[in-house]
Amino acid sequence: MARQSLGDLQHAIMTVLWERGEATTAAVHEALHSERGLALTTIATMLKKMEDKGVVAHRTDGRQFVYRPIVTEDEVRLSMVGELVERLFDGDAKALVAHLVSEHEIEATELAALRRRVSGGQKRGRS
Amino acid sequence: MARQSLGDLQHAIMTVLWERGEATTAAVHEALHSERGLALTTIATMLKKMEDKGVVAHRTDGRQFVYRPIVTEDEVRLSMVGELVERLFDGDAKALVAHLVSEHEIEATELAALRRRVSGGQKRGRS
DNA sequence: GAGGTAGTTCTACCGTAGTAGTTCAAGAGA
DNA sequence: TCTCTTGAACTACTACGGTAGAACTACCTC
Repeated sequence: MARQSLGDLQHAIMTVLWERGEATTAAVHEALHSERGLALTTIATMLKKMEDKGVVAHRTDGRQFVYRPIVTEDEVRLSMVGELVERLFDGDAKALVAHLVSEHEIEATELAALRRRVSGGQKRGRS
Repeated sequence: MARQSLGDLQHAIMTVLWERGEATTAAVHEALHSERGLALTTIATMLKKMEDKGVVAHRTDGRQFVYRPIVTEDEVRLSMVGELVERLFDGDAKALVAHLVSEHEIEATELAALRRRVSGGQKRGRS
């Protein structure tokens, strides 16, 4: 359960799977082709590595492999953000937010809006 | 100037250098020995790799190398947090904060306190 | 000057992400 | 049946973080 941390390509692949629920190797390749232009074998190899790692699984449909995500986007975020906070901010999430504000990655006024939105109820779904 | 991203050990080493301003290989080794128990050569090798990469520099003091940080903690944070936000939250820092709150890494009430603190003035020093 | 010692450099290895060519297998079609 | 096409598996390579032994170098001391 440990390593939910993903590299850049791995995350891009997961995003495709999260969006679609499941996808064949070819579909993932096609989805990423415009922005990355990688070979199909690269995607296939990566998917296999990711399956070994336990973040995706596949079923066969004829000769094609249909991959589906095993870990959720929230789990990955939780794990990766947690790692970052631990490493860079000594486990203090507030320090991360302070950083975001002081580096103008986020406006102080937006914090208030966010607080209002959050305390308003539901856990925001992905767009 | 690109790669300010650091691995775990690299960050631990930088932390020592940031705290002390500069330090010899042996001093860094000693500082990290209790929590990591790595060989001196490991630290030395890592420092050399980090110098090749441009994040530290050294001067000699007798036969010893005295290393000092080239990049600041803020630069590293900015770069690494930026990468994470880009990758996991599509560049939307607010989404990261929303994540922190919804995963209870931070309390909604703390956001308000943070907002007050930030708009109150200075950019918080490191502890 | 020879030997010990401290400190750096060299070399090498493992693991993982990323990348892709080559090979293999199985179904489709002639 | 034989060949072609297609998709997965195998293999291999680069890069980098992490790890450390071995080799080299320059002092220091007897």
